[in-house]
Amino acid sequence: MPLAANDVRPYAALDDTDRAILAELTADGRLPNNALAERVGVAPSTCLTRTRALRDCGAIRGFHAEVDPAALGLPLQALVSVRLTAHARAAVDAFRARSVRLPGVVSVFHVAGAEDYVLHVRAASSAALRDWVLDHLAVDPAVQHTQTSLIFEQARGVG
Amino acid sequence: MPLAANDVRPYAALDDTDRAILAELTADGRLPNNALAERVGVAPSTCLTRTRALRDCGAIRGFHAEVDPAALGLPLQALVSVRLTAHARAAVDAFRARSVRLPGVVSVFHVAGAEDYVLHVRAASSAALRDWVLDHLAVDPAVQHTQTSLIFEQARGVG
DNA sequence: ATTGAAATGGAGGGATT
DNA sequence: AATCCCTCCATTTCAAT
Repeated sequence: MPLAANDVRPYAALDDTDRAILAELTADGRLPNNALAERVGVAPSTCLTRTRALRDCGAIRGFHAEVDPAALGLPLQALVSVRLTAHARAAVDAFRARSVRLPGVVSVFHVAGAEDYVLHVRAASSAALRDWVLDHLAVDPAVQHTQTSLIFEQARGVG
Repeated sequence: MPLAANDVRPYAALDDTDRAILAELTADGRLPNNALAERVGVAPSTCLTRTRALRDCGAIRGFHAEVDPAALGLPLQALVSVRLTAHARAAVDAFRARSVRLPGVVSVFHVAGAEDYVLHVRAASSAALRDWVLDHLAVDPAVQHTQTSLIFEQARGVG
């Protein structure tokens, strides 16, 4: 298929103002347009146009609340490394599509190296986590091996 | 030290409405309050009170824009596993405090198992990633060993 | 604790410089 | 792009239940 126009140079035109907007909205996704405009040093209407353009071109994928996992009754978090049995594209893509729909999955990382995937998951208890791995991964014929690392604590970085 | 009052029963009082609010705001952090109220089946003013309470009690930690890493000129992502030389509380806490302030760090996971930390980082290029690891981790006397896994793709789960 | 009504303030659009 | 309109609607407060 031919290249879509949006795919050619989506981010080439980003200037310092755009990057400042992205940084501010990453830190506070509910920052009002007026306050955002003042922080990045442009007029509110300009800021609104910029922000809309950033959403439309895909630079801003969405806005999400950061929720304390414990509030959802899922106080445990873990990183589960997954090695697949086969590494054909179809098998790899299919596993990703399946894993993102599993309950409790926060993020799915397809990685290079000894492991193929790292799943960031939440669970209600250590028993629930064990059952989750057994029921969703161990029974999957595409999965050769898993290793679960409990997360003691997670912190957000600056970048 | 004694238990702080906030730690005793912070989330015991969460009911179905609260959980519905958390789910909706996780999916769309900019959902207007009146639309949110309609979805969860309460009056807008009630919904606002609930949402404010959820922020105040820490169930909602914040709101953030999800930005395409490529838009920031950091198209590469990696998971960097870190093993520390010492595991005394002071050393572990100090490393976490330092690592969250490093440029390009998205998340810091303190994990159980063979590794102590997993850092989710962004970089401009493979050379920049290599330099980042060398400059910030390899020179750190608290760091015994690191292993970097490039992220081919990341997908968000359903929760 | 929840609600509906009333005031405050921001979002969004358009025309002009 | 910025500024000054303008209208509309969401947010927020408050009295009442």
